[in-house]
Amino acid sequence: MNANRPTSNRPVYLKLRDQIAAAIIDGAYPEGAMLPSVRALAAEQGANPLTVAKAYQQFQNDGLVEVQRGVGMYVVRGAAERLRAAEREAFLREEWPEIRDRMIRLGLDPADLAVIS
Amino acid sequence: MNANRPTSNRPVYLKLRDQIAAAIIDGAYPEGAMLPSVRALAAEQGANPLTVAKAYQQFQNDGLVEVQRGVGMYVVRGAAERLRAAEREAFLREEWPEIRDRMIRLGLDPADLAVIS
DNA sequence: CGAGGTGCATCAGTGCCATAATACAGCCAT
DNA sequence: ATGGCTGTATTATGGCACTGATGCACCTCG
Repeated sequence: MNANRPTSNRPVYLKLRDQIAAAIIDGAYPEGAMLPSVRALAAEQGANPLTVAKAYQQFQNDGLVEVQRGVGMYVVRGAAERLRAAEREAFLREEWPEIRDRMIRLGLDPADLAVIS
Repeated sequence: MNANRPTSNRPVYLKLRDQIAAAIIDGAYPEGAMLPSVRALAAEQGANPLTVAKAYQQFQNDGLVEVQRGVGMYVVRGAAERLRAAEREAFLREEWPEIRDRMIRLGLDPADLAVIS
């Protein structure tokens, strides 16, 4: 009873992007480390190499990842914090207001749910 | 620096659906009242009548709205509360966990943001 | 009955997404 | 140098969601 917010039915390249961003922020891909190759990640995720490349694309555009052609892509120094800051800012500006309004309408209080595991 | 969560670039019929749901929950479309006709709402919103119809569709499927063919669509008794309950349940089950994880990752605390206007 | 209002079905067009098959360009260890 | 790994460009294709135009079936009111 609710055809919903694109949570799971989101384009693959965006899901990959989020997943990679999380890995960078959490340090799963440490700064200076090499990211999985497009082919490797594609195989692991059951996706197409080009789709993975598309996911990686934005990170290079944003200068969070450095490409050494013929070698691989590396996480830039300070990428984690820079990425977190950018995502936080975007979240607060674009997502949170709507989420909060929605919760209020549904009779929910963010403070109460904070403790829920 | 962030090709983002579909907040504004969401399909029109979904945006309309949310907007209508909000109106029902808030009582802007009281129970027993007739909803704006697909053509009227389409004109008002600058959308196509079929897009509006698609937005209305789910509400009839869910039995929240009753169709009197040739006459109009009416808000069923108890629709507001039923809708709110369903949306709340869906939100808590499908959306909140991800949102919460995301906030934690970004170093945000829901309790703190509850007070932000 | 007829006019004007409903919702709804059908068909078509458009654009994004994902995949695929190659081919190319660069680097490195052997 | 060569084989094997990197990322990238190109082109084509299928699928699917979204939107749109038209016409029809139904109801109410005068």
